[in-house]
Amino acid sequence: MKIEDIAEYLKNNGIKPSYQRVRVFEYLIKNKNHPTVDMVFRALVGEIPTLSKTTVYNTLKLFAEKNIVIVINIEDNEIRYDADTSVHGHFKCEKCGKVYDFQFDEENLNIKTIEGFDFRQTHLYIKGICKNCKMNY
Amino acid sequence: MKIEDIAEYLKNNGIKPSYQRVRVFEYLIKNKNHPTVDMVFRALVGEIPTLSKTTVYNTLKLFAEKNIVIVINIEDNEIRYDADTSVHGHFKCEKCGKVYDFQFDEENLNIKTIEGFDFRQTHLYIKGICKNCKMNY
DNA sequence: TATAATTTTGTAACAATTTCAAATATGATA
DNA sequence: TATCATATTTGAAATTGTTACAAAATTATA
Ligand SMILES: [Mn+2]
Ligand SMILES: [Mn+2]
Ligand SMILES: [Zn+2]
Ligand SMILES: [Zn+2]
Repeated sequence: MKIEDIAEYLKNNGIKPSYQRVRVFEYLIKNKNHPTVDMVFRALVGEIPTLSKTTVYNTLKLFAEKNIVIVINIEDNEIRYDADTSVHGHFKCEKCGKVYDFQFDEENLNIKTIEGFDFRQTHLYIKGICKNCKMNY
Repeated sequence: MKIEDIAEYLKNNGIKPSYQRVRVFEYLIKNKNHPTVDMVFRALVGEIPTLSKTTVYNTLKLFAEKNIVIVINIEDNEIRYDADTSVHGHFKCEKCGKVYDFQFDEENLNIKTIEGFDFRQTHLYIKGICKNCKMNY
C-alpha cells in the first residue's frame, strides 16, 4: 500500500482518517516490525511532539476492532501489532527479540477434536533462535 | 497422573515438593481448565487460608522454568497455565471464554521462509465460537 | 538442639493499560 | 464567516497484573 492510499483505506474500513491515525498506520506498513505501543509512540513523538501515548493505545485498539491490524501475543509481557492481516505465522527469536513472518499451510493442520467450532482467528507462534543469531554466537 | 505421584514427579523435575507446590500442581491436573494465576489462587485459598497470591505466581513461574507446565498466551490480558506439556493446540471461545485442547499435525505445517532457524516452542491458538455456544444462541 | 538454607507471606514498588474529563480539532448549519 | 454540535486528542489519575523485597515460617543439616 502506498502512503497516499492510507486515508482511503481507513475510510473504507469505517475509520475517520485523522492525522494521528494515518501516521500510526503509515508507521506499521513502512516498518513491518510488529511493534509494541511503546515502539510506535517513541518512533512518532519526535515528529509529532504533541502525540499522546493514550492516542496510540486508542488508535491501535480501534484498528484491531476494525480488523485492519492483527494483535500478536507471542510473549506474555508485550502486545505487538501487525498491519498484514493475511494468515501467516510469527517467529520470535529469544536472543535478538526480532519477530519474523513465515508462511504455513493452514489446510494441512488436520485439526481434530473441535469439529463444528467456528474459527475466527488462527495464530501460529514459534519461539527459538533465528539463523542470524545462530551464526554470530 | 495420580495425586500420590505428584511429589515424586516434582522431585524428578528438580522441584522440592512443598505443600503449596503439590496443591497447585494437583489443581492443574485435576481441573485441566488452563487456569490463570487468579483462578488457581481463588480455588485454593479456601482450603489453604494462609496461601499468598505471590506463592502462586512463584510456583507457576518455577513450573514453567522447569518445563512441567506450558504458558498459554492466547489472550493479551491473561496468562494461563497447562500441566499437559505435549504438543497440542488451544481454542478459546469468544462467547463462554472456555479454552479447549485440540490435536494437530505439526509435521504437515510446511513452514517456509524461516529455514535454518532453531525451533524451541510452538504454539497454535485459534479463537472463535465453540460448538456448545453455537447451538445455545 | 542449634544453625543454616529454603520457602512462604504480605507489603510495597513497578509497569502497562484504561478511565475520564478537559482541551482541541473537525464538520455542519445558518 | 460565526455558531453550534460532534469527534478526537490529550494528560492526569485510577486500575490492574506482576515483580521485588524483606521478614516470618518451615524444613533440612550438623
Ligand atoms: Mn506479521
Ligand atoms: Mn491444553
Ligand atoms: Zn535472533
Ligand atoms: Zn463457548
